[in-house]
Amino acid sequence: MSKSEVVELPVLDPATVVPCCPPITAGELSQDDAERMALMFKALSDPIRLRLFSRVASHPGGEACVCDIQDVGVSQPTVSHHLKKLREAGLLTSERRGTWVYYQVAPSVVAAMAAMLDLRS
Amino acid sequence: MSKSEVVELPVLDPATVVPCCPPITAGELSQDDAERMALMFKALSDPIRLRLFSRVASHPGGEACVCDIQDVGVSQPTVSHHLKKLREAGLLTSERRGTWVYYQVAPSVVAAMAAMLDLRS
DNA sequence: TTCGAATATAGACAGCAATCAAAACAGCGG
DNA sequence: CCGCTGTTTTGATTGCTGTCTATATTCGAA
Repeated sequence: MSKSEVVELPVLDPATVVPCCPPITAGELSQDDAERMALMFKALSDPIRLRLFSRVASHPGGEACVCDIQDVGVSQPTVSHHLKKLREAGLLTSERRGTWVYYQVAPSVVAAMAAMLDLRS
Repeated sequence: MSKSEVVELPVLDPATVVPCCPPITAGELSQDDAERMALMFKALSDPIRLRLFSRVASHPGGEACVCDIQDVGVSQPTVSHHLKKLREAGLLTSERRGTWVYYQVAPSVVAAMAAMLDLRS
């Protein structure tokens, strides 16, 4: 049994996630929209994840190797766990190049989150 | 002992919170900034809270009585608990008028959150 | 003052989430 | 093939969070 194939995860992908939800002020949120939005906000509701995300985002080209960003005060497996959550929420994508894994920001998803918070004041 | 005085909670207030944090892409987040931001995102990371917030925000004048928004599928104490969390995060303010309590959105705080997500793409 | 309606608090409990150590996996160089 | 480095997964543990019931508080009206 070859274990070396790439397994495609059944996970939120940007194309699906982006046209997600109306602005939070545009009317009462449906149950479904509320749950979708909550998943994205939850991804950014942890200080470690915020710092990891900002490190990726502020790297040149909006991408960074795990090895460049993993000193955030927790163990390396914990870093990996948080990066996975950010990936599952559609906020980051990842790509392996040789020994290293690079994470990139998914700009459209972050923009969608910002749109949810848009106030028509 | 008179229990009828208003107790001022030692809690995040908009004026303190707003000039909080730089955009998430502007550079590596400090530990403190990350923790402050995480608190706000955490407040919106629950579907019930999102629905409560959107109900307040989409009411005329950006304010609503608890009695108008509390049918979101959980018990009354749970609604009260969630509204408290939103208040503590600085996203809502509340005001008692007679028997009823009205919640208002704190627009500047929500705007600050949106600014954190701003991508200079 | 007494009652009832509207909210809030307290306490208990179940499920989830963050963390770590240990082990597994993947790619590279010898 | 072997060992080394970088990353992910697994399993266990511990603390936090959402939820409920029961109780308390606040205010207006009778």
